[in-house]
This record gives sequence, structure tokens and C-alpha cells, in this order.
Amino acid sequence: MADTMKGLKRTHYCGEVTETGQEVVVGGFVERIRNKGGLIFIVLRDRTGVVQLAFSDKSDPAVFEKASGCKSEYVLMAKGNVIERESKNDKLKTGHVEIFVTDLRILSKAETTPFEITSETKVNEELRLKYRYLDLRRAPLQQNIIKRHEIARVTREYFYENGFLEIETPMMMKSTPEGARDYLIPSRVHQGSFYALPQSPQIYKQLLMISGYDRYIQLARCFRDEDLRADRQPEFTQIDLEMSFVDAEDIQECVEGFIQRVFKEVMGIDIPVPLQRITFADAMNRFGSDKPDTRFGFEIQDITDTVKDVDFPVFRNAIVDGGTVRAINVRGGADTYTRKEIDKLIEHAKGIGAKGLAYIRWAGEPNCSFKKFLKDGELEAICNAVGAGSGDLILICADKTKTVLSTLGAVRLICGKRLGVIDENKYNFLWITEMPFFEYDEDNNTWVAAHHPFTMPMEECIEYLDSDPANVRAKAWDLVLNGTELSSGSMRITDFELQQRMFEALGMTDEEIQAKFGFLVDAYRYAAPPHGGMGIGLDRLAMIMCKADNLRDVTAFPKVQNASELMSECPSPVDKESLDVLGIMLSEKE
RNA sequence: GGCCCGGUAGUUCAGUUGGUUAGAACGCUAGCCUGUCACGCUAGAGGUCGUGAGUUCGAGCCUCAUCCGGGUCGCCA
Repeated sequence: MADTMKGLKRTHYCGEVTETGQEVVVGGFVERIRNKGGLIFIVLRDRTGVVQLAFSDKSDPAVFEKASGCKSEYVLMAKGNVIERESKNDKLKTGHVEIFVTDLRILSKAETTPFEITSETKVNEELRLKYRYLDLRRAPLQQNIIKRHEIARVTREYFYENGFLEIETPMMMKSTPEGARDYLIPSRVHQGSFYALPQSPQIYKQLLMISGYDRYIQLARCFRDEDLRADRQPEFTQIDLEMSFVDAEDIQECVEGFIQRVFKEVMGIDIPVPLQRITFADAMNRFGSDKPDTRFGFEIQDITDTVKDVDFPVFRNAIVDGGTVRAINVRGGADTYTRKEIDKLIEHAKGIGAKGLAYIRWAGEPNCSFKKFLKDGELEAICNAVGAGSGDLILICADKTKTVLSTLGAVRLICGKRLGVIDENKYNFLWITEMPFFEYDEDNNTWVAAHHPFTMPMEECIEYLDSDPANVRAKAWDLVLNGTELSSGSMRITDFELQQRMFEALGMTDEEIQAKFGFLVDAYRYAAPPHGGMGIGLDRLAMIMCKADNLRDVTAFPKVQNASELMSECPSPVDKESLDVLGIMLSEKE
């Protein structure tokens, strides 16, 4: 039988025991035991830190006996006097004191854990995830989870102070097949019908504006049944907000205030506002990405004009086909990138869709992969055009402009990371504005909405809606931090006529509109204040603020790449009775 | 669905051209130790080499398939 905590009441967290000359009661997990024979030290841990418990065989033999029976990860409660240590440990906040224990309780015994619960564990993540509850005992993970809590706390405080109302929206809602795949919930009462988990509370928050709630905030759980990435979980949290009687700049200003506040309060870092703005078109041209990492250079440069007379078939064919030739100057990359590494980079570029990369590697002498096609002075002209000199590596891509940009954008990131030129202590925020309204769907040869269909086009673009969809820009914007898309926002269409035109431009029939969004379209018949809003990825924000490189490290119980959870092993099959109740029959497996 | 990387004691790893009984460190078990703090010392237990086929006299190592995990492309209005 384990001991009880009867008669003991915790007075301090372990990490807070710093003053000598007081009697304290602490509780926690055994981090480490150092048994010297007649003297035992136990390091006790809770979520605030650790404190050393001391035992001597010269004092209470029963207490000493109990201490000698302790093992790693036992849950203990200890009463004792805080005394000065004979030899101090400067590495710990509580390193100058220890608790000389007079009453020890073993509240719960632990089996040997599958891995050691230490800060610097190198354990395979798969195992950590299977025993997530043990992994979560480790200080680094606890610090992330606590920091995430701090972010959420500051978020609520900021938006409450600015007049936002927190309103919950349904987790069971109507499935809308546009966009990401929905997670579906079968209905027992309406067999054959399904609810969907929200991809975002988008529709509900717009309805709240129609209902006059003016400023809405919610830390909303969202669900998308798509493949995972390091920065994408199927289940995530958005700081979801919507505002009435505002325009884009008002919303951005409000969010800038939030960013400033959360970085100051949680990290002690000053973020200057207004945040930098760049149009979508500029972002693509300069960085080959709609979420550029601006912490380093290597910007994309158009050298089509410089090479238009070069007799290199790769360049010429691209230009003749209406494409472009662009380059990045990987400054100082000539030594890092050996011939072999460049080949690997080129292979990677091919994976992205490029046919290859041409390069000029200037290590001592400029070494050019297409030298035999160059006439006198042309090599120098290219180097000059991109500002390259000795020690630099120029990577050139020639293809359709879209391919060139996405390739060089990806290559730029790889090179930046490889050369270690990214300052990990920088926080570069960027508004991406004037997002395109339509995207071309090459599979079906149609224009599709790049955002949800209630996004407002920019006023000056409305006239091109039908004639020139490629040039219609949306009153929509993204917020990017260090190359990660943090947030996305837009103004919504409140004009019934304009909304009808949008649906038509997207090729939706009246029946489709009615079936999918009938209630929302109807709602706008009864007047709506001008409104717009944003959804800020809380998980991604936490990830960057914790300097984590994936969302699992800031999520208590994350899912793995195949969207399962290794600890509980969900999803899992259910028995036939459960399915029968729902009227669901599974198809035969192959 | 495509591509890339990984899987050897509980954990982290090593393992030579394919060749006796697969090693180390940490952890674990037992014993010793009064000032440790990644405590120290002594002894010990612990392995379907992810799984299944194949090649071979012989496979941790070679081949194929498959499972699991990671990254990425597609996908994510």
C-alpha cells in the first residue's frame, strides 16, 4: 500500500523553494537519486523545476529507510526544513538550498519507464509519442506547453480589453465540400446524413457580424482531413476573430497590436509596428514564395534580358516559350557547395518541377555549367547582373515563370539553411497583401476561388471579374513570420448583388449555392455591416515562439504523419453494433 | 499516391569484403559508500538485429516485399 498525504498540505512548488529557515511541504516526481550509503539525495521535480531532498541515517531511521526505497519517477510528498547546502550547485535556481526531510510519503510507485525522463533525451520520437504522458513530464516539453498557455492567456486578455466578445461556435456543422476535406460525423437520428467538424468557424463568425456582435474572438479548434506536415496537424487551434465597421487596415492594426503585446509579454521582445507590407506579386517575384523568409537575402533576380542573346538552348527555349530566366546569388556558397552538393540540389530542384539548374560556381575561377555556350563577356555580364563575385554561387533556372519562381524559392530556402545565414533570434513579420482572387485549376481548366467565396475583391478589380480573372486581386492578406504562414484574413462581401456575381464567376449554379450556403446568402439579405476578420494559427505561433521545428513539440497530444495518435492508437475500428445504430455498412476490404 | 531518410539490448548508438559466443555507454537488479549534484566503486541480468521471403555452406550486413516513424511534393477554397 502506498502512503497517503494525510496531514500534509503542499506549501511550495519545488522550483520555488529558495529561502532557508522555513518548514515546507513539496510534492513531485523523483528525477534522480544519489545514495551515498549513510546519506541520500533525492532530486524532486514538478512543473516549476527541481529541489534537492536530503536524508541522513543519523536522523529518523524510518524516514531514511523509506528514502532508500525510492526509485525514479516515484511520486513523493516531503515535509522538511529548508537549509543551506554544504556545497552549492550554481546551475539550479534552488541549487543553494535543500530540504532536510522529516516526513516522507511515497504516494505512488512507478515501474521503470521505457525511457529516461530527462531534459536532454535523445529518444526516438515514436517512443516518446507512445508514452506521451511520460514525455510531457520532461522540462523542455513542459516549458513549451506552459508558454503556449501564456500565449493563449495574453491573447484573451488583449482581445477582451479591445472589446471583443468570446463566443463559441458549433463543433458539429454542415459539411461544405469546398476546400479541405471535412472530418465527418455520422448522425444516428438522421441516418445517411453527416455533420462535419469545422475547418474554421468562418461562416458562423460572419453570421455573428450580421447579428450585430461587432467584435468576435474565439480560440477555435479546427479540423482538416488533409495530409500532415511539420507545421500542419489535422486538428489545430486558430485565434479566430471578426470585426464590423472596419476595413483591412483596421483589422491589421488590431492584429499588429496583438503581435506586439504577445511578444512583449511572453518573450520580452519588442516588435516594431506597423509590420512590413509586401504585395503577393512582389513576394513571388523576389522570394518565389507566398510566405517568404526575409531573415536572409539570396533574392531572386530576373536575368532574362541579360541572357536573351546567349546561345544556350535551355535559356533560349524557355524564353521562346514565354518563360523567363532567373537566378539567385548564394553569396559565399561556392565553398559550401561542392560539385556533389550542387548535383544534389539540382536533383531536389527537379523534384519541385524544374528541368534542372544551371550554375556558376566562383571558387577561385568562375566555374560555369554552361560555359561552352558562352561568348566573350557573357559570363561576366551574368555575374554583374546578380552582383556575384569571388566565393559566390549563382543558381539559374529557366522555364515557365511559375516553375522558375517556385523552384528558386525552394532552393533559396535550402541554401539559406545550409549556409547557416538565418538568424534564429530574428522575428520577421510580413503582411502579404493583394492576394490573387482566382487560381487556375490546370486539371479542370477552370478558375477557382483562391479563398472562400465570400472574400471581397479589391474595388478596382471588380470590373475584370469576368473578362480577366487572372488579374483580379482580393481584399485578402496573409501574415507571415519567418517563412511560416501564421494567419490569413480578408474583408467579406456584404453586397448581395456582388455576391451573386462572385458565385457566377466561380461557375456555381443557383441550386449549388442554395444547397451549400443558402442560409448564409439569405442572411445577407437582411443587411450586414462591413466586416472582415482573420484566423491566426495559435499552434504555429507557439511553435515559432518556442523555437520548435514542428507542431508536435507544442501540442500536448499530437497526431503523427498518418493522422493517428500513437498513444491511444486512434483512429480505431468500432464494433458492428455501433455501426448498425448509425446505419453504416463498411465495404469489403480487398 | 510520388520521392528522400531512418528502424540492432529498456534507451542512445557501434558492428570491418557476408564468417566463431552481436559490443559500448546510460538505464535496470544486487552489494559497498556521509556532501552528492550527469555522484563513485564492484558484480549481474538483459537481444525474434522492425516483419516475411530469397540468394548463400553461412545474412545484422546482399536482393525483393511489407510494416512503423520522420521530411517533402501532390493536397491544405
